[in-house]
Amino acid sequence: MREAAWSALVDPHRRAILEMLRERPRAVGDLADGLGFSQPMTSKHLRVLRDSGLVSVRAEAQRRIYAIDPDGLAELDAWLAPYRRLWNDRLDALGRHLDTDSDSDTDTDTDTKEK
Amino acid sequence: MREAAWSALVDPHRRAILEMLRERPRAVGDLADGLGFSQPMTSKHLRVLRDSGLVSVRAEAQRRIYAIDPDGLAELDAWLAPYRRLWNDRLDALGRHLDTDSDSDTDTDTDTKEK
DNA sequence: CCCATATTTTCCTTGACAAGTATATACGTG
DNA sequence: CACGTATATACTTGTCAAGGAAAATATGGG
Repeated sequence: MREAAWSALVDPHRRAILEMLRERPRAVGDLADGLGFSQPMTSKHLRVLRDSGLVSVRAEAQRRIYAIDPDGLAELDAWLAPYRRLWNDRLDALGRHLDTDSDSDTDTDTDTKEK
Repeated sequence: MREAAWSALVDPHRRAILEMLRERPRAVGDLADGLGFSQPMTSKHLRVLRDSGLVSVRAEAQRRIYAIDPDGLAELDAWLAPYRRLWNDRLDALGRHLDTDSDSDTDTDTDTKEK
C-alpha cells in the first residue's frame, strides 16, 4: 500500500467522502452539500483521494463524478491481512469447528456502521 | 475506529514497529535495534501506538515488552468491512453470472484476484 | 461572444508533528 | 547507595498539510 493512501485516509473529511461514495458515485457539489463542506475544500480533498488511488473520476458535462476505486482500499485490505489472524485466532480458541474455507469473508454482516 | 488509531498508522515507522511486533512481542531496545531507530524515537512512537490502542505493554524488570493489541486493528478491519464488497462483488459478479446457467464450475475464477 | 454553473487551483496563514539532543525515572546488583 | 542498563519525557527547530478566500478553468445555453 502506497504511502499516499495512508496519509489520504487519515483525514476524517476524506473518510466521510468515501462513506458517501460507498453508496454510489457522486458529483463534487453533491458531496459538498451532503457533508457540509465548502466546494473548494471538497475538491481539494478529492484531489488527494484521487492522487492516492482511492477514487476515480469521470467527466459528465461540467460535473465530475467521483467513485471509489476498489484497488486502493484493496491494498489496505492486503496490508491488514497478515494481522487478521491476531484476532481470528482468539475466535478459534472459543470454538474452532469452522469449515476449511480459509480466508473467505467471515464477517457477521451486522450493521457495523461506525460514527 | 478512533481518530487516534488512524493518525498513529499513518507514520511508516510505526507501521514498521507493528510489523516487527506481528512476529512476537518485543522490548523497546529490541525494536530500536531491529529497525535502526534511536531509542527515544522508538519510545515516542510506541507511546503513540499505545495511546491509540494499537499496542499493549507489559513490564518485565526494566524492560517494557510491547505487543500488538488486536482490538485496535480489529477496528480498522471493521471500518474496512463495508467497503470490502466493492472488490469482492467484482469476483462474485463473475461467478454469479456463470452460475445462472446452473451447474457450471464456480471455482475457476479464483485466480482472477489481482495485485 | 457573454453569462451561469460546476469545479479546480493558487496564495497565504496557522497549527500539528517528527527528529535530535539532553535529561529524568525505574530497576537490579554489588 | 553508587552504578549500569533500559526506557520515558522535555525542549527546540524545521517541515508539511489543512482551511479560507479569491481567482482561474471548463462546459452549456441564449
